[in-house]
Amino acid sequence: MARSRTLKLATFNINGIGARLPQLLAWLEQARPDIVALQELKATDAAFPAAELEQAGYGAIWQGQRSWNGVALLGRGTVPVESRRGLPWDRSDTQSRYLEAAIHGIVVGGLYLPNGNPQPGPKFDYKLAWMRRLYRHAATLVDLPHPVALVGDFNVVPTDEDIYDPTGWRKDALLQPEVRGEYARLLAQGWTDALRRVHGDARIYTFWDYFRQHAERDRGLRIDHLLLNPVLAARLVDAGVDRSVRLQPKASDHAPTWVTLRTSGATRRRKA
DNA sequence: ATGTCCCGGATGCCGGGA
Repeated sequence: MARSRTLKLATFNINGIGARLPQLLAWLEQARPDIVALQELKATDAAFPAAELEQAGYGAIWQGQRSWNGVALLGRGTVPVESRRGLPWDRSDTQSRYLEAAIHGIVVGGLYLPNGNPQPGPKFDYKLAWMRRLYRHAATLVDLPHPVALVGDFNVVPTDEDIYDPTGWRKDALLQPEVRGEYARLLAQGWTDALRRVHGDARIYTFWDYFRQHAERDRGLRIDHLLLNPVLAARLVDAGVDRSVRLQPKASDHAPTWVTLRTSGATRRRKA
């Protein structure tokens, strides 16, 4: 029996799963990802469309919240095996922003990092505190002998090469040096930023705001990231952004962002 | 400051968040 050579792992900030379920289902059918992390569900647990996703062939776990935030993990033909709900070290944090599970043999941490605007202010402080908690938790994952991915909307523009024009965004929380420093510190644990690894210095964006036809003009930001631990990075084949999804009617302001990974145990492809 | 879109309250728009 033929087996697929690769797994596709995607992250997608859906910006309201209630308003965009048809678009989500259409993308799942077309792109056929094996693993999906969703952010900004903007739906309560009860409103999560588990039945529709199951009908589409996906098992799911989710952590909803009224109006804001909310994350989910999907597995094609399987139900994710949950390993963590929320980051450790702050029981007072009730925002639904982190969900972790084993899916198709990969430990996937799906995250929706706080936006942090306006800065300075309490929201920015919360963002930095959240990043430091993520750093501590990621340190327990990076060197595991298992494949691990941290994926989601990081709300971090890592460098000025990751935005169409940084000048108008200089005071934005997504570009602040402290935030970039925390992201760099995280990568330095040993994580591979998959989009950058595959595309080098090429301009590549994952988010285009709703203003001034920025999507059509490709004036975007790269803020959705897929970080792979060394075990998983060794299996990286390709990475990309499904930008056409962003150009459709009633689109989310983010596009699905994905990697393909050699199946565990698969032999390295050789040139004919 | 602006631009646009989603969500929820108790709307026939507004505030909050992004």
